[in-house]
Amino acid sequence: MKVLIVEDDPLHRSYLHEAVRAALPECDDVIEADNGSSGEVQARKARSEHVVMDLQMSERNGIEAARTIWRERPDTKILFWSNYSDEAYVRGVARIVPEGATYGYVLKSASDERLKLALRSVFIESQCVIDREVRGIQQKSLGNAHGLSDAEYEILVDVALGLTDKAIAQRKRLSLRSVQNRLQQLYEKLDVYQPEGQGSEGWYNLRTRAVAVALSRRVLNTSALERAERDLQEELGS
Amino acid sequence: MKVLIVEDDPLHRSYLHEAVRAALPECDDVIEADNGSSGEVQARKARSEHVVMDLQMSERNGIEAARTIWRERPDTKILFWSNYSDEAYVRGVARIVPEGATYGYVLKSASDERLKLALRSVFIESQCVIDREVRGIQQKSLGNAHGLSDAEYEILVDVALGLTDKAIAQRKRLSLRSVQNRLQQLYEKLDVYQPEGQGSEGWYNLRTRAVAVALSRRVLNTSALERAERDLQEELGS
DNA sequence: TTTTGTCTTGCGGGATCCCGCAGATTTTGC
DNA sequence: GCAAAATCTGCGGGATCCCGCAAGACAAAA
Repeated sequence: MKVLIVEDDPLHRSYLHEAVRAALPECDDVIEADNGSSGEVQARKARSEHVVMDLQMSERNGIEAARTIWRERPDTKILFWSNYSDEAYVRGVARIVPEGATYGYVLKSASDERLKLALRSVFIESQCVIDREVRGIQQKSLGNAHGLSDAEYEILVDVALGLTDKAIAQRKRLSLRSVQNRLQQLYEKLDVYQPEGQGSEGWYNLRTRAVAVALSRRVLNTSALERAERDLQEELGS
Repeated sequence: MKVLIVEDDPLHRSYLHEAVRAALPECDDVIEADNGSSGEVQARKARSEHVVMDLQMSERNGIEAARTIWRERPDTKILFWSNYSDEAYVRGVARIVPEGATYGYVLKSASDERLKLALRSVFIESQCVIDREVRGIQQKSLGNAHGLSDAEYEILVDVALGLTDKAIAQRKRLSLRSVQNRLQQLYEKLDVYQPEGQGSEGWYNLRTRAVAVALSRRVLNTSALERAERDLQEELGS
């Protein structure tokens, strides 16, 4: 059994290496990669079916790497090991998991024990393991109340990229008014309407404020934006 | 001689501990804190004049912690040890360094040797040590061409917070038109005007696009925004 | 003093954004 | 199969944004 570790921080990488050795005695080969792209290459070359992957790496992040790995071998088992539980990451992962694939999502703040348990559960038992906290984010984001629907999220991303209503309409094949409708829903859910009545009327530019709020709530993060930006440029180029 | 380490990642913290021990034999006491606020408390209690500080910690980040530490004892020597060289961080640090204080800024990607050298230079020799790469950012940001002036940067932050032109004018005690002038400079420097002539006219909402570009160029980052947001709310509350 | 340059402010107008209203279309639930 | 709910769309208008033009303020250079 082979395990591939994709993690750009040397300290974390060697810690992971140690954890894998300890938790999986049946593992006879541990390979390391220090960024997303070399991770993809290693996975292809070594035909590894077991990957531990950091999100947030410079160059090519974990989500993109995981996507191409899964595209080539949908039965690969991937354990994501991340510092953060940003809604943007959770959404990003959920978006790329293939039908029936097994994966895990563990925070770096978890104990040794939890990490080792997750390694065994995912790689040996083929069981999905999602950290409690991450689970919470998932629930909330999909759950009714203040959670954004996929449609709203997509609009949010386009707005955050700096597109006009007209451009978004064209891109999403909607009428101008529909885009503006969705924007209004977005404003409501992100709660960007000021308290009203106080002297603070007209203080916020709703469009930009929505982006600011989304960022501070971690609904969006920089890496999600960068991914979207690349998609956009690609689309414009063609 | 006492050294205080402020770093939220346990692995990095123990690595730092080791490095301090090795580089500074004259140091007889190493204290640790795992986030900004407890770092401030520890610094106050232990009267430590030597601090190694991570930027980007949850709760209270390194810049805020350093600011209060320096406010209480401006002669404290602080070595910043960070993963990133975002312009936002560099600006943030530059903004809070007291007159004549000695400090350093080393990237986590630097070698053992470089870290130890920096520790000795800053703590023993009272010499400022700025990582080559960070230096580059400093030059560029202050330097003529595409670098933003302080005035432009402030406007950028206000826009990114989602404020209206009118609100910014009031906050900065400027006329509406002046704010818009600065915005135009900003748009030019951030290069948000589309290529023109192609079918891509009017694709970008300049205001939001400027924020997107600033984020992707790391002129802004989430932690800088959060700090600004807190300042804003405070100001609104009063 | 004059000149030059940078910064500020006012005016005006075209484009865009925000959104209420109302009819058309689709989806959902029973 | 039909009614209720949700979504999409066009129209219109007020507010804001983006910006060219030009006059005054102030500082540094000539």
